[in-house]
Amino acid sequence: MRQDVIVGGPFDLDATLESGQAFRWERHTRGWVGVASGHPFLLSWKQGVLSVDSPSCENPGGWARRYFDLETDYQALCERLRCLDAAVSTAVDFAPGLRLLRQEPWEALLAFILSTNNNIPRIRRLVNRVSLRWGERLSAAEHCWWALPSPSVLATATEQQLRECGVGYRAPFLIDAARKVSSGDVDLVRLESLTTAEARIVLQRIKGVGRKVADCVLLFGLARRDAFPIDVWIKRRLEEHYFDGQGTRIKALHEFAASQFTDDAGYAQNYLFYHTRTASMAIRKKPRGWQPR
DNA sequence: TGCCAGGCCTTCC
DNA sequence: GGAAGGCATGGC
Repeated sequence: MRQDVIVGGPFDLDATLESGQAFRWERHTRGWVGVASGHPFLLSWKQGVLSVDSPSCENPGGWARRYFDLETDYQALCERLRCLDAAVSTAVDFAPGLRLLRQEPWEALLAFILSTNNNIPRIRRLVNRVSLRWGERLSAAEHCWWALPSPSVLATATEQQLRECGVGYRAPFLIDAARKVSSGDVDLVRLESLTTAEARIVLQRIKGVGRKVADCVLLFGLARRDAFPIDVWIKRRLEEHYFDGQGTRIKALHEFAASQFTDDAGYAQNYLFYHTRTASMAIRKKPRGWQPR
């Protein structure tokens, strides 16, 4: 089924899907293809209309409104963020249509366990390999897609099998997450009813889930917009703009973010991360001999 | 060839 | 409590 969704406010499909929030989207001649919430999708964007096509999702428009955070007034959000300070204002102006995705909690948990000490292209490959080996095959006209494996299925994987997929030392972390989630020891549905701080503590009981991974799950999988994941890029950006150089403790950075960005912290983080990383990569890709004017 | 990547865990002090 | 070192792997 295909549905068109009229999007109000800034919307940047490319930036959103390549921003490192989700790892199962690929560019396609007609837009983007990928798997989310157990369904394959073809997405295209033209003149304020998001076209959402899926062979299995019964309400692709409704799915898109939730997934792409379309109920949030990004015009007002961007204006609020621009008033905060120069760094956030610059990041917002760089890609105002960058959306904060709302993924399934399990997808965010699995992907961000794989993200530790890793890079985005490789995270994407690893999520796909794990899906290919343990996920359910989905029917789609032009592509073969595999859903993310359920926690109960992934719980049957051995450490050796996961290592064969290239996940390295993260193999036992994935198994622990799958076992705890499938047994109900960590109830991802119940996390919805907890405060952000309480949910963070529960998530950090999973091996391989520290403060940063937990915050990513909270922000991208549970829509906790007060969560503020601090990775190497964000740490660098905060230190260079708000603090006096390197060596600032993570705890101090979290306290600063909470007081500076309050309930919009997650949005601010998303803009800051995308701007900092994209700008840095662009500089890296300059040809040899390139000099700034 | 060495550094780095959306960090975390263990050990040691 | 905080610092240091190790960890799998592959792109650049």
